Amino acid sequence: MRLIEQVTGETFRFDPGVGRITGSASAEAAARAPAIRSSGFPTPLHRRRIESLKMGQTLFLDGDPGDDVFQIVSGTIRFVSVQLDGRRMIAGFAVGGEAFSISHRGHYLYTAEAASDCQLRRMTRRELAADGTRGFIVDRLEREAWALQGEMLLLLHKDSDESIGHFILRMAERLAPGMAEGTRFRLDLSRADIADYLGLTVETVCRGIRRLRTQGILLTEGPHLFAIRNLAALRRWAGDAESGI
Amino acid sequence: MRLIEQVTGETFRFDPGVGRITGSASAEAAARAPAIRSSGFPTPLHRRRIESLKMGQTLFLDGDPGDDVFQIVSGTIRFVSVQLDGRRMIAGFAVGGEAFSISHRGHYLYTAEAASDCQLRRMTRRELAADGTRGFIVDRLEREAWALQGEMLLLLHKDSDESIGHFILRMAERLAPGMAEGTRFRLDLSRADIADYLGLTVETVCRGIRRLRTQGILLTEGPHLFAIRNLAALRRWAGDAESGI
DNA sequence: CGGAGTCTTGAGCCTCGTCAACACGTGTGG
DNA sequence: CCACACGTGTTGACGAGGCTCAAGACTCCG
Repeated sequence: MRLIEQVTGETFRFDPGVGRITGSASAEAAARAPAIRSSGFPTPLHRRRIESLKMGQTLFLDGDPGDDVFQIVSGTIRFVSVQLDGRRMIAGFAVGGEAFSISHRGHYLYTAEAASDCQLRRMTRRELAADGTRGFIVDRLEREAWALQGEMLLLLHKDSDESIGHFILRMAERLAPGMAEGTRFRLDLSRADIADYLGLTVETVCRGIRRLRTQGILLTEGPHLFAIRNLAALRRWAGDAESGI
Repeated sequence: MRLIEQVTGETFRFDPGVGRITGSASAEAAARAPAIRSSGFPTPLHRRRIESLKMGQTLFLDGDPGDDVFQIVSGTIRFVSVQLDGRRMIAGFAVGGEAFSISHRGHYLYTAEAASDCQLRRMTRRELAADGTRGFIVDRLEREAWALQGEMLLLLHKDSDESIGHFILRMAERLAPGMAEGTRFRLDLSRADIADYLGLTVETVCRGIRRLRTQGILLTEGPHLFAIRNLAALRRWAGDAESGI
């Protein structure tokens, strides 16, 4: 099932000197347009219990009782944990179309915050089990822990360039299903969010992205708009197999 | 339930110059003794289907079909994955008394190898579900993915000293339940195994352990015998909260 | 247009990886 | 019994990668 309408196949000018996209204003406007085709949702739950969060707001806290399931209509959620010394760790993200719960035995394991303005559909476990059309959500929930674990394991063993390349690649796949060379996507995360996920500093993330640009692998327009210019090179850069799990 | 008999409460001489244990040969022999009180197992499955693995042997391979559950009688199992470029990543370990399956949707997610000579009890999911006395195993399996994920997240955000301290602390807790200051334990892992788990090199692991010794936090006798000399300092060193999950 | 926050870039330092040498324990063969 | 080889562990010297600190540019607001 393809939930997300993505802006693809455009042509845009490229300045080889800096590797920045210099597309028209209208193209950018299109890329910022709402990402969800609401007609794509198949069930009577459609339009029920949509919750909105402003950027930075908290959905639930680490340790809170609860095991509800959320599906993202638009925006990006981050899963956060804070160390004793105050360092912030991000365990993962969820983007449009994806579902999450990150709960175990009736408690949420991480704090969920809106990394950008968000719309969510909330379901109880009971509702989810009763709705036979939502098997794909059940699937995703069953593997969410292993998916997050597998990503963490990779990041722990990659250097900064590999981590950043891997991250861009994975987010492109998730934000633009059917992603191909030239696909444009908007990543609504701050450099700090990316850094706290990859276990790096914002400065290192910036430099890594710049290196991807100067290598001709990535195009950027502003901090949040990306286009992959050389997919094969990006995969090599990331030192990656095709996505697992 | 306490499955493991542990050698505790001994006194041994300590050479402050190097921080090495200089205990008697008999004490060491006791620490090497079999760790399992077989009378501790409560069910008729006792003594059934015990499998033995020599150090280095493989229990199952990453991607193999299967979802059997294993409980470790003695020894240590490591969960391994290999990168495209050949780097070895270790996702976790299981030690005496613990249970694991690391399977999802009928396939094992990592290769399981004996990090030391091992004895295992194998159960099918069906047997496990039918045996009401084994609820503690079901509990553990449900959280195994989250447990591994949580550890990976911590390690990703810790520097080498913190990672090594954290690792020693966690393994002490697991190998010596009720671990207290002075508890002695045997860690049957090579420095390479530790390094591939923490995302470090063997040299860095060696230096980290030495630093724990020279700080008066840890005692060592040979590469595999440890005793915690200052628990509070170790916790501070590791930058850790009490163990979660 | 101005201000706050975010992003980017540079300079310098420190941690950790690399390479190399040596120590130690164990098993094997003479 | 010793000599030797081999694998593992330990330590040192050195360099590269990533963090810190600092300054400036850009974005997004009002």
